[in-house]
Amino acid sequence: MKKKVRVLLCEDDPNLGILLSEYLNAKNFETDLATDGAEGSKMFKKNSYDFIILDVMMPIKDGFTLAAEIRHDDKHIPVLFLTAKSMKEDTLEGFKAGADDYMTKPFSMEELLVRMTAILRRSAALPDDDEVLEFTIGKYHFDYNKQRLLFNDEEHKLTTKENELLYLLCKNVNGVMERTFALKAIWGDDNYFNGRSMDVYIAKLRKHLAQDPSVEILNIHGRGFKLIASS
Amino acid sequence: MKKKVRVLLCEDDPNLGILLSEYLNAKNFETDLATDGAEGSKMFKKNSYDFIILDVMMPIKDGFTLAAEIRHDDKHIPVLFLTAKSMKEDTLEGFKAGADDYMTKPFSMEELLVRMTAILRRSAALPDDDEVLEFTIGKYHFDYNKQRLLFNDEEHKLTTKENELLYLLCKNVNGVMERTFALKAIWGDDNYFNGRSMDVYIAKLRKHLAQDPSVEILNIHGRGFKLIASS
DNA sequence: TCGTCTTGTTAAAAGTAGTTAACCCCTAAT
DNA sequence: ATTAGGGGTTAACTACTTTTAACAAGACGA
Repeated sequence: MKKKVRVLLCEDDPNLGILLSEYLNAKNFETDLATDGAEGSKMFKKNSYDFIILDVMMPIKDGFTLAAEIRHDDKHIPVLFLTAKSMKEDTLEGFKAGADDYMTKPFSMEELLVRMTAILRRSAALPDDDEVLEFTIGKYHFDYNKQRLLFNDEEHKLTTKENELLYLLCKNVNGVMERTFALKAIWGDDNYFNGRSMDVYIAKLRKHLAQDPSVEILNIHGRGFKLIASS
Repeated sequence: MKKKVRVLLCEDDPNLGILLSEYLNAKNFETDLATDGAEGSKMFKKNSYDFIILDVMMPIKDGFTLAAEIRHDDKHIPVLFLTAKSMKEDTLEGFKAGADDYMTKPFSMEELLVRMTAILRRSAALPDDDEVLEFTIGKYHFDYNKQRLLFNDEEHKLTTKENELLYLLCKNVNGVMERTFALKAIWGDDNYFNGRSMDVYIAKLRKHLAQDPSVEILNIHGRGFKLIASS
């Protein structure tokens, strides 16, 4: 059995605190609950954790201050904030203190879990994060990490959306990239407008790739697109 | 009796897991249920499956990790993810693992079934993505992947439906392409309207192929069509 | 041969994609 | 605070693909 992920949860509302810690424990975490910032600080110093969840507003010591303190001791430990309302200044300030994510109350516990696993997955993948994601597309060279397309010495910078769409196309070279799949993966939701937006990006990519006529993006009517290229 | 499709379902919520597996079994699948990623991994190694359904969030081993593992062993097996809602941000990252589709909870079981049969139908009747599929039809040259027909230097672009229909005809050159088979493979359902639609496409293909009189598409009354051609 | 069912053919209607430009929103510079 | 620019979305119009309809023609069995 894999080692459990140890979580420090600082939440002054006891109902929410207990609910959350029990939920997380059921999901195979090992959760310590602190009910104010000072207690959280003490527990952080005494024990070792893999993940920190902080309520922003807590008696005695607020979440941001505590986060800064924790960051001082550990540069990498994932910190996630719980905020009562979506105050812009709050979140900004929080991210400066070094948060990895934040959630606005009320939220579903399931969503919390999603974000936590996402953050943990990222931090676990961090050591070998310079994973090479480069593709040869006919005479082009596409570097996903650097977000650019090279044709001989000519560099095309890609926008985020272009980059991700081209990435999905490359992953399915000479096969079909499904519309609904790409929409959900990149836009998060498959609806009419996002679909139109994607069509606009397909047009942009076709322009970017126009210099090598052997490279084509074909439409598969009603299903998606197919990148034709020799690699 | 047709052989059942074997499904590996990894879902940590026991209610949903049992519900789904019972539903799928009632729909003529043969479903194994794993309640966490590690168990799923074990079962995948021990048995052989035709379809994988993975919950993204599972204790011990998450769906993405398991999918990557599975892809490593089997490049083609269809993988479908189940995800909790509102995880727009870093889905893409997870899909480096390579999924065929994914569904957001909550979803209807009918919808799941529709998607599964769609994926299975495609992988059964239509060719694999990276396979090179080129045919000689009399004096024509047909490239399925590029969706086009060449007559000397003249290029006819084919639409998706024309392309797939011609592909099925070519696969059965000088033999009968059954109506019902083609309809199920390309349209997904064999009914009156799809049948009429297919007849329209047969007419279009006949026009496309008219330049070489030795090439013909014959109707086999009540059964289907036969492509006559020297290859 | 007649009636019915299937197929051939064309055109209209419905649905999907291509393209360009305007628009909105956020950020960064002034 | 104002403005300029970039990235992304929406809108508007065009073009293409697919489906449906309508009618003609062919095939088959009673």
